[in-house]
Order: sequence, then structure tokens, then C-alpha cells
Amino acid sequence: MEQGSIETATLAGGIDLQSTVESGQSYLWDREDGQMYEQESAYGGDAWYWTTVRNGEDPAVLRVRQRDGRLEWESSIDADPHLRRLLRLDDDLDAIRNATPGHAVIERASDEYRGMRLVRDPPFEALISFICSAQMRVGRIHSMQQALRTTLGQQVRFNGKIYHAYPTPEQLAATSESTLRDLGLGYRAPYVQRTAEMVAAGTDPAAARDMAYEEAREYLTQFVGVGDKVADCVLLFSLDFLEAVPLDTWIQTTIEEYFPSADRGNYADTSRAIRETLGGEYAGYAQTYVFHYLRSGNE
DNA sequence: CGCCAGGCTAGCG
DNA sequence: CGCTAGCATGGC
Repeated sequence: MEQGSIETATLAGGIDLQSTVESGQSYLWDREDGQMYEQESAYGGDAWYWTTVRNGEDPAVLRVRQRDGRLEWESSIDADPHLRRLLRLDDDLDAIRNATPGHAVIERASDEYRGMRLVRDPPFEALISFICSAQMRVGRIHSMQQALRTTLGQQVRFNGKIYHAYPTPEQLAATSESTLRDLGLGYRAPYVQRTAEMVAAGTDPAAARDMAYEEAREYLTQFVGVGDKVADCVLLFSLDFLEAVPLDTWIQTTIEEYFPSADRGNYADTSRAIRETLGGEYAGYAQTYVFHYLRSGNE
């Protein structure tokens, strides 16, 4: 086993691990004490989280927790570069905040979750988990991904315990719609199965990375179960389009309440307007702070 | 019990 | 094109 740590003081703007992995951006991390998404009162903030990364034939488990000014990790491999990628540790949060307009609700949200970073999920996992997100609560989206892992993913042994990798495109493509329904996916089951078939056959969601933003969003909507909103989530939480602002029910309410002039009546035009309102380049960062702030019961 | 959740697809005009 | 009915499931 390898282990190591990263000093949070070396990260520009610090990090809040709990907010980063429990804010409904990524559904690929599990919390080992079983308290994920719960509004606990006596929490020390130092729970272990784990995920897996592809690593040739054998996926690798990454365990990480935040304690005493460090991100401490354990893995079968060197987790350092993986954590820097998955948790966007190179983002300069101070610079991002300085580039964000000073609206009151954004500032309150940014203050409340100082150190929260966007995630950089792997593209296929992001695509499937956000297809599952349609008309679904955050906690259940996460439990669906756990069910997919536990039932269909490759077993990985680490420190004497069994973990499960996220299923591959081939594994999901070979799973029947009824099996996926049995895992609680509901009407999303055929979307997941058919999209996995497309990816297994060679259509690469990550190809959107090289496109202009709106072209990339259009490209992703070719996958079954992916409309503009899910496409924006994949662009923002996986493919480095920090300007993407997913227009979900929460942000629609926010627009009506705080930025009514940005409501242009349709997705593409409202998207452009709110993206401009939130400062352009890092608009998705502002959106994610506000989403987590409002969804957590503030205001 | 009814309502709703980080929406999408198919089918209509 | 734009618009909308229908959609599975579980928690409150």
C-alpha cells in the first residue's frame, strides 16, 4: 500500500473536501461512515471517502480524507496525480472568485462553502451518472451509481476489503434494460443501456473536449437520455468547460428570483445570458456554489 | 395518500 | 422548428 498527503495550504484557495464531493456534482465518491449527504451536527469533518480509477487491467481504490490541514490518502498506486485531476486541485479559487461578479447571493454561497472545488469526473462515468440524474434527488442519484458499481462493476480488493469499480461501457452495454430497471433506474434504464452501447461502439464523449462550447453541448446530446442540461453537467463536471451553466430547476428558480432579465424563454438563449451574468469564463463555478447553497436549505 | 425530484423522448401542430 | 404528455421510483 502507498500513502501520502497534500498540504491544503499549498492549494490556491484551499479545499473543502466534504463540500466538493457531497455537493451533487459527482456521484462517484462514497463516504465510509455512511453519513453521505446527511445534515450531521457532530461531524469532525475528517471522514474517509473512496473512489476507484481505471489502472490497466486492475482498477485502483483511492481513499482520502481531510484532517489537520492535509488531504491524507491511501491507495495501491500513487494517488497524488489522480487526486489533483479528480478534485481539480490546480484551480486557483482566489483567482476564480476575483473573476466572478459580486452579486450578493453568489458571495454568500462562496463564503459558506469556501474551498469547494469543481470535480473532474471521468467522461463515461459523468455521462451515465447525469443521465440517471433526470427528475431524481441527489441522494438517489448517488445510490443508483452505488448499485451499478456493486452489481455490475469489477471487484477490487484493497486493505482486505472488497470495493467495486464503476462498470465499463462494455459491461453496461451488455446489461439488459430490465436488470437496470431492477437497480432502480426507472425509465432511465434504456437510456443508460443504449448510451453505453454507443460508447462501447466507439462514439467518445470526451471528443467534445476539443470543440467550441456550444458545439460540444450539441455533440453530447446525440447520446440517448442527454439533453442540453445533462450535456452541460458533463461539460462542467468532466470536460473542463468551466463556463457551462446547467439550467436545472434550482438555477431556474434562482434566475427568476435574482437575475430575471437573464430569462430568455429557451435554453440556449437563457444559457448565454446567465453565463454572461455570472462572469463568463468561470460561470459554472458560481452556479455550483449557488446550487449547493440553495439546495442545502439556505435562503 | 399526493407531491416531487440537478429532464428527456416521442409525437404532435 | 417549438410545445407538451408521459414517464419510474422512492422519500416525505
